[in-house]
Amino acid sequence: MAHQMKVLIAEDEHDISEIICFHLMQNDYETYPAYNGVQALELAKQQIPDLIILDIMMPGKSGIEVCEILRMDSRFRDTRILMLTALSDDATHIKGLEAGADDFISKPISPKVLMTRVGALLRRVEKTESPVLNLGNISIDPEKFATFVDDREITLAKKEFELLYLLASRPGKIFLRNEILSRIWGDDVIVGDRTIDVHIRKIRQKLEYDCITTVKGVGYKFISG
Amino acid sequence: MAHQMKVLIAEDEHDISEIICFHLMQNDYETYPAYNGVQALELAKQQIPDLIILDIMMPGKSGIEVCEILRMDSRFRDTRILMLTALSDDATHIKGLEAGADDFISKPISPKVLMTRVGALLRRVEKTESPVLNLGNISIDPEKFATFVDDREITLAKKEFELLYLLASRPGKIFLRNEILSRIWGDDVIVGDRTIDVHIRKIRQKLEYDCITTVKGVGYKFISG
DNA sequence: TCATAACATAACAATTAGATAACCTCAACT
DNA sequence: AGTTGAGGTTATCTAATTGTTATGTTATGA
Repeated sequence: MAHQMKVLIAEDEHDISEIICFHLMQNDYETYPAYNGVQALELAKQQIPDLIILDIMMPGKSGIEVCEILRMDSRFRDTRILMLTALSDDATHIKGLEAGADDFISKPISPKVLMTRVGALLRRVEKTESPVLNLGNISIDPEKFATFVDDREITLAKKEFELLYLLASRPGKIFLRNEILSRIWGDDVIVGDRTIDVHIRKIRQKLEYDCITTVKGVGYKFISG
Repeated sequence: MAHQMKVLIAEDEHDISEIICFHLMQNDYETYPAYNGVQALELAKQQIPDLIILDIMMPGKSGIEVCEILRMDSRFRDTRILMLTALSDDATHIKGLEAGADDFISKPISPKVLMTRVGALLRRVEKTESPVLNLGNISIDPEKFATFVDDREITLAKKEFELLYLLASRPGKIFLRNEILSRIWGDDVIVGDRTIDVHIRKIRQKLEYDCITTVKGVGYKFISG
């Protein structure tokens, strides 16, 4: 449940800032309030937040300026910027987006809207990405150690499962034989080449669905749909 | 020439779809139009686009439904979804965001706004530099070990692939026969000259597209449309 | 027209993966 | 401890694919 995501709020009106912080904290975000542009930049460099909520109208440096400065700095490459605007006209939006903002909210702010948009922006960054693979009619759940083909559950053995999961984690990518060996068997263990074939065969047999392609002399790859 | 990003447009009104496509194409995006939800899903699975522009109101499956289905499928982990709405009320936005959309645009659409938002969404995706060769209508992806001619996938054998990749890596450059031999077969292996010809022939045959020029008495070179 | 180089085809050789069964290891159960 | 069984590895044989060579044909240029 814990995101442990850092959100910097750059907003000069204390009331609004507090409301935003309150709702964010309720949803398990870490909040860092700043009350003008310069302070926001300092705090940002110190914390490297995942998201910055940036009011456009601030004394001193405007939100647009702050945004441009942040975007120049590669430390904030993965930091999302959500701008707060009084007006919701196109011109303002375009200026903001060109400065590097990712999204906008117009005042007055609805907490519900705020939280959904924050959620949408940070979904991409979410560290705890679900490892369940869902690829067309085949899905693989490493937590349950289960594989489904068209909702039919298939029980794979350990090595078989690891192998399938590896291939399916990057559909289309070709895995060389020694790549497979080192990732599943490790570099110190020595097993013959035929071992891989046999496991591949068993997977194909059990799945009864052709999703692994052989590239002779090179390796194997997973193909979907 | 820069992006090579795929954008799927799911919009039932042909006029609007065409306008969107037009502007996207002007900005060097590849466009794939679909005119209802089901078609959109099919096309998406086939192309794995970088961005999907999704009209909420569509006959058959609504944009929300399509969005939810897409978000279940890990092949679209990195695909952005931009929703088109007639209304811009909070309730619709929240529903959309919860379904997994990344952003919204309300109709009527301003081209300028559309393009800035598309740009903002895809800024994050900017393809990490990979050794994929992209030469007009032919593209070669060593990671997938696949070759595409006009989006048609061609399966080449190992040596054929290596040879094509070598030539295509420096379009226009003439590779001498012994240069080819030493780079693909190595200096210690001895193979006859005819071997190269045969491989060249097989490549030409499979690609069904003339991109390798013979320079009599010298060698071969790759030429791109 | 002749000489040379490259193309086409087929035949051959080498490589590589598929199939199957036997074997080994380890753990659970009697 | 002995038995059993599942998972995993290896050996061996076979089938298929890929790579190479041989040979004849065609194009090109002096």
